[in-house]
Amino acid sequence: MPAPRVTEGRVDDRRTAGRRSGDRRAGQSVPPATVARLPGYLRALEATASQGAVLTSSDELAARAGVTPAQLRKDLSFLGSYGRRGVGYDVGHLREQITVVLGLADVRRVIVVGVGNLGHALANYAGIAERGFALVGLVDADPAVVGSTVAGLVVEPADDLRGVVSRTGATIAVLTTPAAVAQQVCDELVAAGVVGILTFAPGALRVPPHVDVRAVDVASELQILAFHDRARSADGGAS
Amino acid sequence: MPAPRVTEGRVDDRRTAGRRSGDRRAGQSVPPATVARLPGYLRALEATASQGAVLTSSDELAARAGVTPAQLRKDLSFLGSYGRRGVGYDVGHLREQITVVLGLADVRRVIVVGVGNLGHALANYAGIAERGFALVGLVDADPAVVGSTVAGLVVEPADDLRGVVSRTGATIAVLTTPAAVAQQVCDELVAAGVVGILTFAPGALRVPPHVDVRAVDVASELQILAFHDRARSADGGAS
DNA sequence: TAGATTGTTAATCGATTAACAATC
DNA sequence: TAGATTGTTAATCGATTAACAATC
Repeated sequence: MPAPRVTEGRVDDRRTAGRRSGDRRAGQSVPPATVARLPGYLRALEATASQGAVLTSSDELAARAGVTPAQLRKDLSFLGSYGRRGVGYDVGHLREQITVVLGLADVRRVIVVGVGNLGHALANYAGIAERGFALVGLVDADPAVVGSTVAGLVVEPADDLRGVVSRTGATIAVLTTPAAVAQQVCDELVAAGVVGILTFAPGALRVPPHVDVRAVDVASELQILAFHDRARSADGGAS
Repeated sequence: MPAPRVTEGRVDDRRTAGRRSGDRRAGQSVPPATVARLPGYLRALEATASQGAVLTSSDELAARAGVTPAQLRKDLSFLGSYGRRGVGYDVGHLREQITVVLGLADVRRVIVVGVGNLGHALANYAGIAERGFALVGLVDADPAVVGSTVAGLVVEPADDLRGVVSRTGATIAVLTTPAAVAQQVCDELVAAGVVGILTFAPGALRVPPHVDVRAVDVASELQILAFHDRARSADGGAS
């Protein structure tokens, strides 16, 4: 393993000092569009590493991640200078840096609220545990589901949502309840201290500014695909 | 029902003529960011309609959709002039317009490839049928799953993916296979004539320019939430 | 040294916001 | 008419792209 020129943890860039805590500058200065692409870069790095490569280039990594090399370099430049001109990037080192920036150095505790078909599938989704998240609780309102074991956890009643959050220390919640109750459940999650919510319920959620919401809406995605399908078929097979 | 001032189908705006087919201008001129918000507006309109309202305003609609009134009006302006100054928007009329623009006036045929936990949940997802999509096929590579009935359809073998696409006339596919085979399945879908793919498999898919891909990556979403969680906890409870 | 590849700069592009004239 | 609300304009902001100097 080649010694990286830059010692780990060394303060080598004015934007992203090596301090793990107390440093909010990275959080403030990495553009949202860049943050959203970092998980893809991390995945690409893992694929590269699994093939035994120690060095990689912006060309290779960008191809794997499905972006342009220019965009990849620009994105990485917000994190610091972790490559070497004329050489490329150290796979393991860059991987660690992105892991730290994304906040994956510590385990984040996740609960799933709503254990229907989708919640069940997500609770069993291997990607959650594989990527440094700990599934620590399952909650559902249906008495027929409460008490059953899913993904190694006993489903707890929605009544006790607050208790589950505080006992488990969950900071992130996956929301798969019906749309009709999503806002109410969301409010309870926020009151209980959750700061990140991944919702699969259609419709906008209102949250205070310190809470982050990511929404996945399957029906919306299909509708967006329909738009392009229409635009395409509208030319009557021309082209 | 109040007669809308603008007759349906009338060519009343230079950008979006009323022609249903042969008109590619809307597809070319509506910005992607706007297209991505249209499903949310449609949902907001449906909620408004279900409460019996016939008229609405950009203020009300924007609040429901979780955007600013200025953004809503700007977005709608790309579709045409469907409101009335001083009055607001006719709920039913606007709903129809957005439905047409999104290509939901015709039923789009959808297949699900990969009937594991997630594929199973999505096949049973009511939102698909409710929003003008027809689930017309299920495909899986696992012999233990092939032949079983899910959501009223018999799961067909992955060998016959092309046949399923051509027999059903599916133009949109939902992809929930393991990441390792996603690109290969994607290639087959494209070869069979699918033009829209909603993938839940992590990793970038390479497709020709005429094919549209929307990617939902649950692990990435959680990692993005972790970034903000970190940025928040990094200030040591300050603020 | 010569070749390679990063990190950064500047230009372009697209999206958002705010304000207001048009007009119902 | 007076009040209300749209549709549009212009300004701002953020993201992407391309090119290249820095430097390994």
